[in-house]
Amino acid sequence: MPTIYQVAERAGVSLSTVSRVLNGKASVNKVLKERVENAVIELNYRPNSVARSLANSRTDSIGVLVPELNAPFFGDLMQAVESTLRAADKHVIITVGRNCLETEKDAVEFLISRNCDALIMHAEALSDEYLLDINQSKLPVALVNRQIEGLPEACINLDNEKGGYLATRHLLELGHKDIAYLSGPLEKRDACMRLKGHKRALSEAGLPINSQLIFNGDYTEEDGKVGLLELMARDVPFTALVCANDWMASGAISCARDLGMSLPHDLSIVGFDDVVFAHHVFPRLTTVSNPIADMAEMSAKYILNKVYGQSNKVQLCFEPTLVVRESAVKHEG
Amino acid sequence: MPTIYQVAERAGVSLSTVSRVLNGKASVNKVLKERVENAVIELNYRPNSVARSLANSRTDSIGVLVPELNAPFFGDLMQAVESTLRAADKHVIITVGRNCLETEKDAVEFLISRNCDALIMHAEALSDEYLLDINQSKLPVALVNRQIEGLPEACINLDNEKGGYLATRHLLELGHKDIAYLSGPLEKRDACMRLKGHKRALSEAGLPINSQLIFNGDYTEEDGKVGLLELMARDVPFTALVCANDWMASGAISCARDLGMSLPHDLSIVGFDDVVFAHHVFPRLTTVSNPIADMAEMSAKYILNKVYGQSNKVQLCFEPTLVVRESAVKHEG
DNA sequence: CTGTTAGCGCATTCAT
DNA sequence: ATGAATGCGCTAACAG
Repeated sequence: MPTIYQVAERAGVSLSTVSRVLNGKASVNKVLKERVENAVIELNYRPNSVARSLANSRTDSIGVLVPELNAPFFGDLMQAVESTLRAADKHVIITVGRNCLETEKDAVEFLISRNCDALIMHAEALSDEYLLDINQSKLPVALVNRQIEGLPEACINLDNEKGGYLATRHLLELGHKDIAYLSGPLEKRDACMRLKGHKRALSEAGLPINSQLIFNGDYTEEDGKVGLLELMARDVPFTALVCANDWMASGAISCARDLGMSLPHDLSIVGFDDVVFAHHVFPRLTTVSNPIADMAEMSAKYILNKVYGQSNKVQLCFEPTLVVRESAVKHEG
Repeated sequence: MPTIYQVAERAGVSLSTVSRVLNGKASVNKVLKERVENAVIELNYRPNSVARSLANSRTDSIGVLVPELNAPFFGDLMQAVESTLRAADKHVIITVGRNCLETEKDAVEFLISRNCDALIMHAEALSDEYLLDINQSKLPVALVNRQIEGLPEACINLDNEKGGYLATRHLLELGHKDIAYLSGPLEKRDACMRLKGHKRALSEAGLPINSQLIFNGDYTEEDGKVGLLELMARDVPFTALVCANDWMASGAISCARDLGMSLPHDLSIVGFDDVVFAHHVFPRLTTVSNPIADMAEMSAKYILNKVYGQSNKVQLCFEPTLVVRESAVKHEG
């Protein structure tokens, strides 16, 4: 591995000159510049990124925290972040939070100890306070799917309320009047807003909100099953079901089928997020798109602005749209 | 950010002593050791990993190359690698190859420029030669799902032949005699071996191998559809279909349904890999499990041995097993 | 525009 | 067992 010294020697200049042409900041005599460039090629010189980091206290690496690596939703997120950042020659250190406070904290400490220049997080368990602390400790933070008071410019969010509204309105337009709802955990803002949108759609249609038709689950496939069972046990009839995410919708669908129902005719179902497998389930899932890839890309651009002096336009709030497939049909009756 | 100097000063010792207690290699006087430890706590000292890397030319980071980030299969791989490595306090830099030679090369160069201590790759397009070069250039490499002559100890593989065999034998046991096969690209070893296993099962059962019943696809969902259509156009009847992976199976399933077939009765289908969505498709997919997470974990352990002096047991070849669900049923006739 | 010099924070000789 | 000195490879003042 040749060092910058060898390049300098071969080019007959000082190492500062080499550094200058390498970084292209200061201007350098054309002739010398060419000599340096040749030397670089001849020696196949590669700057040592570690030494560079030590000298300018920037690692060109961004820490990423996601709840899981093997979920389509977060896969889309990582994909977008990675490609955006790598295009800017930054790299991504990915850690997993497992939806657990301790693990998330651990992961963040880990990223900090790696001297990341910034953090992009989909944090589930960490407190607002903790996240604020990090940010104020000079380590810029971008938050996806999270809203924090003290950090307005760094929070990239979906308009979840609108998404919930769209899902339910679609069913209303199909003629359904008795619409059940499988909610996510209400301590999470997104789950809360989605439910709120659902209720607004109901209200606008002049329909009452029956708490017997709402089940509070945990965004899991399992809770999709449990929730559907529970709702049916309550004996309040419904012809359609909105699920707060596609996992719950998938659980509800297989549960319904196990119960001998014929989908979509016996029950119309709408999901939320439009994850990859949404079109693998049968009937193909009508759902609300979540532009997570766009949001993730935006979080990366925000960091590129904030830390590396780029000036991309940033957009903080994203709009969901309805994706109509086959799991929700007209109410016959 | 306190440095090792401040710790030394506060503890009233030299920085070498601090370094010693931090790294625990050399022995240190008990009293001094305690003073140092206190100073570390009081100052909340965190060693600077960049400086450490520069001094001992190890970054404690492992580069990972996968074709995509948003696919369940590679999600499982990354998940296993990340957790194994992080438990050893190493970190993972993930890059994407997109199944494209140029991108893969680019990604690897990137990882090299980041001074990774080792590379774990699921490389699709890179040549054996190139991979060997890297390994011999002192940068240890572990290869998942790939077999290279010159690198026998670093290749973690599935017994794909056995997997193909299991899939077809299952159908034979269900009474099928006319079994079609949707293959992956035969220039890839795994696709080749899976097909080989299929043929062996056929031969063992005394059945002929009819090339009209084999379609060469590209592992994509789209090719699952195209393949099924093509096979049916050939007008050689078959009652069962083995697909070289779950994506093709999924494509074939929706295609079959679009054709008005009733599954699984009109056609039994077996997949391969058992990716997450395998139980989301309908009928739930009978498939061959691919213990990719175990393999990935093993690749990480291999690296931990090779680079960081651990001594985990390593296993190079993994066995697939049949996962029976509902997409393949008894042949009636 | 160019070269000299001094760190960046730590590990590691080498003496003691 | 401990401390002083040196270097890892590079960037960034600082002079000239």
